[in-house]
Amino acid sequence: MKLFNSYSNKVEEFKTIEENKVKMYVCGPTVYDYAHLGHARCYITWDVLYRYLKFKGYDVTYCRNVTDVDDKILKKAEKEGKTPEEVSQYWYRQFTNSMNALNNLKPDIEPFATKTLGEMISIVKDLINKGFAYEVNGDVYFRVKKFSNYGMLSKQPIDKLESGARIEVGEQKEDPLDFALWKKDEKFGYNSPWGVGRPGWHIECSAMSRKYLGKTIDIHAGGADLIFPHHENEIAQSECANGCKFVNYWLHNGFVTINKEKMSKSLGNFLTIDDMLKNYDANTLRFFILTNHYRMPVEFSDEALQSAQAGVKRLTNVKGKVDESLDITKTPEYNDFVEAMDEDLNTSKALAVLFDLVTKANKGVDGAYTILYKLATTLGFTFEKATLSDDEIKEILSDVNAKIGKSYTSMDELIEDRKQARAEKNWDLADKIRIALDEKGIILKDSKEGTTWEVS
RNA sequence: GGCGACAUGGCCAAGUGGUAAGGCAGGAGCCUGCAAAGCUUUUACCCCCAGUUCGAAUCUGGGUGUCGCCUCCA
Repeated sequence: MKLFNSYSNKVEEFKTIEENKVKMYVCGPTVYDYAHLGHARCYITWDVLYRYLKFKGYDVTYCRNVTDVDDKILKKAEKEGKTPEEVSQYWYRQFTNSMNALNNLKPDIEPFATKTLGEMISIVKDLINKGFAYEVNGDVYFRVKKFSNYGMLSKQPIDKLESGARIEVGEQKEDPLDFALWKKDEKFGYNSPWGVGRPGWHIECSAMSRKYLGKTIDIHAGGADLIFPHHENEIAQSECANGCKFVNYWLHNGFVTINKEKMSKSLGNFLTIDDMLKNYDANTLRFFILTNHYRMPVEFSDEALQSAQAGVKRLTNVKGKVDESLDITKTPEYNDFVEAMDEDLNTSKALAVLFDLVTKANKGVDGAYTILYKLATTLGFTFEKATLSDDEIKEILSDVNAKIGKSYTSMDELIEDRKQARAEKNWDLADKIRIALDEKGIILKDSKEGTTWEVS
């Protein structure tokens, strides 16, 4: 399989460090607010990679951190009169709910930054001992110029960076390019060899990645906006502290745009996942995202989502049963699917394979449904139909009864009565029943075998 | 200013040298009492200019346009 490595800017053959094992790290959220469509894209993309690697038979360890120490969390806590823990725990739960609602698999490891402080302090100590970092009045900074590979990931010439670098008020850097590993903070800080303070953002990922996956890992992924400075700084810290390569494959997803602008918190032009899920289901959001290649920008629009919704309907409306005895790996569709996904996750092409199977399954081709089901679920789609509780059905029936002057007590009774009406060519009643149900979100389908109903 | 990416039919989108996958929307037909679903069928020479080549959407150069990173950001 091939993956585009941002470090080399090339599509490369994917080779694992350990035979058949993949250690992958994805930069997780800072938990202080709603997750939006941009986060959805990122985490769906890497969820698909995780699922696909497992589908290929790899033993994958997927680690996605939770940043629970951050200026924004502290600000929110002060504003709301809560502790930082209360704020981060609340938003972590919201985030988890959103991920579950999107049908993203839970990572194998979800470390919290505040629970990994020991590892961070240990790395900072090493960096100071090796001369890559220095302490000034409780702050610790990384000496960027000591790391000759700085800028290799982001392709930023170091002299150009220097002209743009700024020093914030209160910073005491030797060089404008240097970045903070530890910041003095007597109010919300933690004990350290340099006094009470907080870790810098970048050191968190270096520490969690090393603690849970090791010094060198296979994959490190995240949004393209993290390339600089976050991932650049992670490389600097980890490689200088560990004396070995940090990451073999750097993978980055493109943005969700709205009105051709990047969707982001700071621009305020975001749609939250929760709000999106009120109008569209998880399959639709996933389909919307997977129709584009993961590195390309995706423009949000209601039109695009409605198009995706129609596509999902066709994809999941197929009738069939999964035949567990079928070995799908011997089928041409499986090969086409794998070929597409192996080519840097060409999900658009993979979806075309799925639609080919949809047509075949609808025509009753043997095994097509089974292959479709297995490949589609590998991309994280679900085929479960929405169901109604007995109470919901009763409510709908009472509305329908009121509208057409009947007294049905069950769907079976309704369908039986309508069958009778159709036999008598009482099309008026038959149509009234169907229209009344349609208004309640239930679709009746007539066929030679009889009439069935489902939630639209 | 530095670095990087993108430009394909009405919309979305694959495709990196041999005469354009797929989805949505639209048209026609079949099926149906009518529908829904489904099936069949139908619509492109790929931003512009120049070049390389027997041959380019696909390579090279130039242009135009759009976006991203260079500050927190998925």
